[in-house]
Amino acid sequence: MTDLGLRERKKHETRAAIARAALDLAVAHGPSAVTVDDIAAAAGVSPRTVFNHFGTKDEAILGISPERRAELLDAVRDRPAAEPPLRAIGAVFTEAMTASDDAAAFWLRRAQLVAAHPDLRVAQLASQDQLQQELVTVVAERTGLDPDAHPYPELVVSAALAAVRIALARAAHAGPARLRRAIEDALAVLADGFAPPTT
Amino acid sequence: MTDLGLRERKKHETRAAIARAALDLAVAHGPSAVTVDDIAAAAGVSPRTVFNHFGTKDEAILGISPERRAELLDAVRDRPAAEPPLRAIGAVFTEAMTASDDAAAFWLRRAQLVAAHPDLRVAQLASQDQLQQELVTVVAERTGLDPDAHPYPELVVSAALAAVRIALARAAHAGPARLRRAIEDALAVLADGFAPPTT
DNA sequence: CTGCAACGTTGCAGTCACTGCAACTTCCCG
DNA sequence: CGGGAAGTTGCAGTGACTGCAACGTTGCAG
Repeated sequence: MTDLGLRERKKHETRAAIARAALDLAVAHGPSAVTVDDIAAAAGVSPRTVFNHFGTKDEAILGISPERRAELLDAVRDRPAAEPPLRAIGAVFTEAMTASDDAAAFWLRRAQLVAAHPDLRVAQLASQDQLQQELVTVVAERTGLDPDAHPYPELVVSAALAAVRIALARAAHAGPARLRRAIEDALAVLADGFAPPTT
Repeated sequence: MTDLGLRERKKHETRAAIARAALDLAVAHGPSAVTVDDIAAAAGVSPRTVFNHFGTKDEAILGISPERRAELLDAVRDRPAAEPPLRAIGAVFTEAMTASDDAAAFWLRRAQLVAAHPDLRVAQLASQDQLQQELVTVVAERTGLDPDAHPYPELVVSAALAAVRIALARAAHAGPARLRRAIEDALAVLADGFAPPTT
């Protein structure tokens, strides 16, 4: 895409190599059994370099790349202005996670890893929170609301991402085929004002 | 209350002393400037003992005591069975946080600390998550829904606690007088199905 | 009252995540 | 081609957290 020189490209490659090594090793041996030195060695890089790209070992395992995050943000920005925020965010994530088998696998693999290793739950929330704070500014733009003065932007983003996370956790058990349906079901609960479902 | 012997009482006192020291020191010097040894010394206890009561330094600073958590859980359980979960949780937290000046101060002090030190944001989410998982089982009981099969329980708890957290953050700026109103406003957004507010 | 078992506290040694700093190398740009 | 910017690396250090083996108290049963 936008190739900004050899330097940038190598940096991205390094980051990607670390992230891939971290996730693979965590899946293989469990996150707590993997050291930063292991990750660095598997990525062919110095341990110090891992922390030049990630603030935390867990972030190296679960973190979402800035590119992927920027794509999601732009996609939300590009939704029709008349569309309410919940619907806009829901559409973007439903689309992004079911666009291809690779995309679905990317998200489901992380969800399965977190489900298998509850120690990662906090790291998952941290990762979600990072995306959340960025999305809040987008929703603030779209709605013209000041996030410090009105709870709406942070609240709608927080709930929408929680819905996606919970749907992913369910699909991690039930299989990829259920992913789209799981996300839509969860978002429907939000749109209904949390009316208790009548089974 | 339920005095289960001298041993239990001393254990609770130890835990309380550590928590108080941790919070006080964090407020005074900033969380990152406080070591576990500092906390232990201020609490008159061995550093090792801190980790017998708390899994993490941040948990010692922000953690909610099991008693307080149990009270909240029981309060939700005791709400009328016909009341929908969102309303039940909302009522309990609104009540608990505005019941007394002490209660409001307890929650607002933590919110202010987190606002002043973003490093604590993740720890706050971790603390919330712990309460969340316990509340999910309560909502599961109330609704008769299996949390693994249906997203509703986890979703409604997640959204409700997010509303409370966001309202606390706003009240941390605006002052304790706004607390009740802030919580009610945030919960109203949820009940309205995230209809975009028309200013 | 007395021993015995359960439990909380402590010290110790060790591992490992994470940081600041100072080279060193490589790429970019004038 | 020269100089500055940026990424990588090694090193030394701090501090969170853990397992383990005493140790002293408390609770309980005989």
